[in-house]
Amino acid sequence: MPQTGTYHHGDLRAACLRAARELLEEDGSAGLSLRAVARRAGVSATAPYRHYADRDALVSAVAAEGYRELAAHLAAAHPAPSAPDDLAAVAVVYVRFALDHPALFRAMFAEPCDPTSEERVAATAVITEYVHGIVRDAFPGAADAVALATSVWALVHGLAFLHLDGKLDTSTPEVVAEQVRTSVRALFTMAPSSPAATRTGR
Amino acid sequence: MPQTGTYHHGDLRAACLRAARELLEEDGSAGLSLRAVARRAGVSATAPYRHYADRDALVSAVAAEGYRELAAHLAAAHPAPSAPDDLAAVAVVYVRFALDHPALFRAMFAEPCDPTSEERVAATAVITEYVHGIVRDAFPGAADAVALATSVWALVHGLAFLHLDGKLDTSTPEVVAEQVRTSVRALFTMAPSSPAATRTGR
DNA sequence: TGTACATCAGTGAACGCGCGTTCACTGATGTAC
DNA sequence: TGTACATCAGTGAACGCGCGTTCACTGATGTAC
Repeated sequence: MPQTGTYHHGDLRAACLRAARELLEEDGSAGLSLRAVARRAGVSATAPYRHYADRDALVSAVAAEGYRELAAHLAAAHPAPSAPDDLAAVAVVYVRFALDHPALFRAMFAEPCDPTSEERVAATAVITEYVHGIVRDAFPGAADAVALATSVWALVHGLAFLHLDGKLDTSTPEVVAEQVRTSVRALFTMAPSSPAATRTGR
Repeated sequence: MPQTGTYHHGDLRAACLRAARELLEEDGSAGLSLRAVARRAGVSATAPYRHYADRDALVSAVAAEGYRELAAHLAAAHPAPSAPDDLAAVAVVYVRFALDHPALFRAMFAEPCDPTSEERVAATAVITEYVHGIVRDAFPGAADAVALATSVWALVHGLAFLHLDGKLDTSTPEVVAEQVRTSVRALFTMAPSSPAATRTGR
C-alpha cells in the first residue's frame, strides 16, 4: 500500500511534475500545458486528471517543489550564516538558483495563481523564516531585525530578477557571483564619507 | 500629414496601446491577445496588424510605454535626490508604480520577449542611467558607485516584486511606503553593533 | 490456492473555445493635374 | 474648382492549432472469501 501509488504507470504523479519542470525550462510558462505534460509523460491527455484537479493544481505543485528545492540549496550553502560574508554566500546561491531554473523561479514568484494552495503557502513560509533566522544570527544587534531581514531578502530577490531579466551581466557564473557579493557588501559597508554613514544616529 | 495618422479610426495605434494596458490590468498578461485588443478598440480582428507586426511588437510597445511612465514618475518624485531620505522617497514611488500597475510592471520586467526591440532597450537604459545618477549624487564618496547603484536598484526592485507577489503586507499605501522607507534606511544605517559596521575598513 | 469481485489509474473520442495569422477585398482619405 | 487616380487603414471570411475539460469506457491491480 505505497503512499505514492505504483499502479499502471509507476508513478504518474511524479512523472507529471518532472515533465512540467522540463517544459517550463524549455518553453517558459507558456509551454506548460496539461496536454504537453501528458504527452511528455507518455500518457493520454486526460491521465493527469487522476492526480491533479486542474492546470492550476499542477502549477502550484511545481512551484511548491521549487520552494523546497530553493530552501534546500540555501541551507546547504551555509549551515549557520553568522557574518555578512556568509550571508553573501547564501545570496550567491539564491541568485544562482534563479539563473539555473529561470522559468521555475518565475513560476514560484509569479502572481499567486492559487493563493489558497496550502502546499504553496507552507513552502513560502519556510523561505521567509530562513531569511529572518539568518539575519537574527548575523546581526544580533540590529535595531529592527524584521525590517532588516526584509531588506536583505528584497536585495537578493531583486538581484535575482535583474539578472534573470537581462538587466545585469550574466555571462559567467563567476561574474554573477562577484556582482552579488559586491552588491551585498556595498550595502553593508558604506563608504565612510557617504551621507548615510554620517547620519547613523539619526 | 500628421505623424500619428488620423485616418479612419482616428488613432488606432494609440487605441491599441490603451486597450492592451487595460486588458493587462484586468486579466493579466494571459488576457493580452491581439484579438482582444482589437475587440476592445472596436475594430476588426486584423486591423491592429496595420500598426504592429505581430503580438510581440504590441507587447514590446506596451512595455516601452511602461518604462517611460515609470521614469516620469521617478523624476517627478524628486527632481534631484541627494540624501538617503530622498532616495527612499523615490523608492516608494517605484514600488507604488509596481503596485498600481502590476501586470504592466510584470510585462516590463518579464523575460525579454523581444530583446532586440530598440524602443524597449532604449527605455530600459533611461531607468538604469537615472538610478546610477541618483546614487552618484547621493553618495559622492562611495568607493564603487556602480555597484552601489546596482544594489539600490536591486533592493527597490526586489521590494516591488515581493509586494507584488503578496509576500509582504500591502493592505494600505501607507503601510507599503513605510515598509519601503524602513527597508532602505535599514540598509543605509546599520545598527552600530552589527558586524558590518565593525568591518567597514576590511 | 482459486475464484469472484471491487477499485481506480489510464484511455480515447469528443466538445467548444480563442488564438495568431493569411488573404483578397473595400472604401475613405489625400494628391496630381 | 473638379476630376481621376493612388494610397493604405480597416474588413471579414477562413485556415489550422493547441488548449482545458467532459465522459463513458477498459483493463490491470489488489482484496475477500
